[in-house]
Amino acid sequence: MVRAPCCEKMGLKKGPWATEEDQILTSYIQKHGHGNWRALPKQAGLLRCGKSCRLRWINYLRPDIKRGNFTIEEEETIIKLHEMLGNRWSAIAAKLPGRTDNEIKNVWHTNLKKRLLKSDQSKPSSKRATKPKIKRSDSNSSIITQSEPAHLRFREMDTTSTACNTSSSDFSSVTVGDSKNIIKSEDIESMETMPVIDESFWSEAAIDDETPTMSSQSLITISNDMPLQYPFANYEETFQQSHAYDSNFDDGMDFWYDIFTRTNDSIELSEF
DNA sequence: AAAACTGCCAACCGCCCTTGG
DNA sequence: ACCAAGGGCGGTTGGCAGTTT
Repeated sequence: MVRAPCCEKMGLKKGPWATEEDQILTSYIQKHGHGNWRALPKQAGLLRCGKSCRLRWINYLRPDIKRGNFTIEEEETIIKLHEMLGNRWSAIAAKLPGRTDNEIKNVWHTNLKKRLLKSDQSKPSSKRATKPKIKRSDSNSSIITQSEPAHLRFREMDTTSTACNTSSSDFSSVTVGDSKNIIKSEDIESMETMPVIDESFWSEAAIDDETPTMSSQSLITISNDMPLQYPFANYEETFQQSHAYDSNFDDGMDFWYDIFTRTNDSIELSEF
């Protein structure tokens, strides 16, 4: 099916929004809600396509939009989440209240990416994957392993930062220890939701020149009542952390890696 | 002072996914 | 099961503002 371009209809305005248009859109949505975006501009009396209205509302007019520069904590969260999620801007935005995917994407491309590149160049020995990957093996494997030294990237982070805003109430947590190569499954509702990575992954990952190999395998347990903590203070001291993933990883679980947390001697990964 | 360059960001585009008939 | 419509997402771009030459 080939969809006609959204603004194909003649007479629809494009480009920057005027103040009056903003006012019309805002007051209409406040009164009636957005309902059907395609129908909205007509009902509101705007010469815009619904898609444009939706974007304008979501990225700019929404009352809960946070204005102003990103804080250090927000930037660190973006960097960390991007390392885990890749270019899933909406998923990253979901963890930063008041920030939009578009804004985060812009900040990444114009600021954070360069910063990371700089930081990497200053560490000639560090090799970082250009695109984070997570691979899941066949469902029979029970070993979950982690590699890729995230600490390489966060060595310079301010580890005194306070907690992030993310609510942990509906997360389940994954604890990553570092010894026995066993999954404790008693707390896992369904093992089908667990990402499982087998040994072959590491050899595959090693094919990618830029993907560091694994130095140790990890014990992963899951529980539902662990607190979400942030940031990830000094965890590189004890744990060679990695996460390589690809889009297939989302299947059936929509991603359980959220934020890494260090608690005493373990690392937690939290689901969202 | 002005032209050239660079960076930033709002907005657009096109594809994919979901939903409902 | 199929199709169409709507919504959502990520990539890209155009234009403006700031900086450099």
